[in-house]
Amino acid sequence: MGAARIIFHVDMNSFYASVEQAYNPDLKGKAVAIAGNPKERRGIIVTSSYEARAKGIYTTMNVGEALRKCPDLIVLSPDFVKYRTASKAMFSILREYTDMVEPVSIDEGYIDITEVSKKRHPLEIAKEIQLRILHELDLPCSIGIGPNKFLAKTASDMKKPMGITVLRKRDVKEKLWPLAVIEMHGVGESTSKKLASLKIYTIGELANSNEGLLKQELGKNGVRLRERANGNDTRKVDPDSIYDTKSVGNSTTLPYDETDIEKLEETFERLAEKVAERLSVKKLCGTTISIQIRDADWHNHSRSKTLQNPISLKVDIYDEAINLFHKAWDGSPIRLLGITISNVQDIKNVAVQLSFDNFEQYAKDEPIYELIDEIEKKYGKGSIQKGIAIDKKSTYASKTSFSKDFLEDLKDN
DNA sequence: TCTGGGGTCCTAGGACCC
DNA sequence: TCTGGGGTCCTAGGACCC
Repeated sequence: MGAARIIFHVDMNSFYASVEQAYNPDLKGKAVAIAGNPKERRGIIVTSSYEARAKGIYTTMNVGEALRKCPDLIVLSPDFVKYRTASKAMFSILREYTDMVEPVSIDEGYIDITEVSKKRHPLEIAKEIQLRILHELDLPCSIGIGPNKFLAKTASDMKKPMGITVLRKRDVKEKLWPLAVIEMHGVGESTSKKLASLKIYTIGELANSNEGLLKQELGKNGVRLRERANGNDTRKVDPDSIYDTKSVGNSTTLPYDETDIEKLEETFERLAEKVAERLSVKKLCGTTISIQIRDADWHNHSRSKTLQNPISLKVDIYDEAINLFHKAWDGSPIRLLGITISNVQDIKNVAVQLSFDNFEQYAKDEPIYELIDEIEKKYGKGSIQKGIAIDKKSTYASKTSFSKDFLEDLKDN
């Protein structure tokens, strides 16, 4: 048994809308909503202010419908530069208290204040954090306090906006068990239906259910949910989890269900560009590429391929995506397309890869060592390893793997 | 209420190796 | 001809969250 912990879950209240209201005080007290594509047919509400919620506006609501319901609703496009700025400011306030801060998303995070709370009472710290975020950033938040992530997270949800809620393990029976299972984090529509078929309707019934049966019907997720329902959660607060990206993707819903191959190829080009750009910002590359296709009936399909060497450039991403697409597509109308690169790794730890086309094009015009200099200039010394070159005089290879002889020829010319 | 875009984690079957 | 089991990787799909 590890020592008892004290975890905070800090959850910003209707974050995007609150940031907009903080930037522009004219918006305060008004019904404000942020919509993905406010002018497009398929725009939906992403967040709305509490004033808007009071008038029946909710997340995922169609913009047109929202405006019919609430004609004076102020609909804004998202401004992620603003939101990221506010988010960074919020997390740096949290980090003044401890390094044990784990951002979960742009507007929420966990803090392990076990150490800090040896000197000050947790409730006092929570109040101070909440007021500082309010006064310094003009943003409301709720804070949940518990002995683990699950209880802290659950607690932060219990009072919004501007709540501070403590949920101890001994409170679980009284405060959690009477609730429907769907209220639990980690239980969605599908799981709650499965549980209902097992005659499990409340969190208390889940907590006291047969573990073997749960494992059989829901796999390890069932066992885990049962633990959580009993107030148990051993996950640690991990400040480094933000550096541990697993995948980078981009997807888009098309304005109309599309069958025109040219339009689809254009879309893939934009997606590939976006993914390449984001990989480059994060200095990542990856060996698995997948594409997502959603058809007119809302059925999702995916195709993926794991490559010999990681890719990160737009051309490579585009080529692989198009290949997968042509293998998968039967010509029926498409509503959404996406590209995701997974199995990612730091680009610095990996040899720079060039596609055959690139390589050939470079090699035609320039001596190979100039190419290597260029690569090193772009990606840093040591970025070239056995994938491309061991040193300037020896072996070259690439995604399409060149024979040694061929490369010797290149050098001689 | 016909529904965006970013992710993570899990599962099940098949291939392949020892 | 029928007989193993374990482990890992890959692919496609599903569930969930914000």
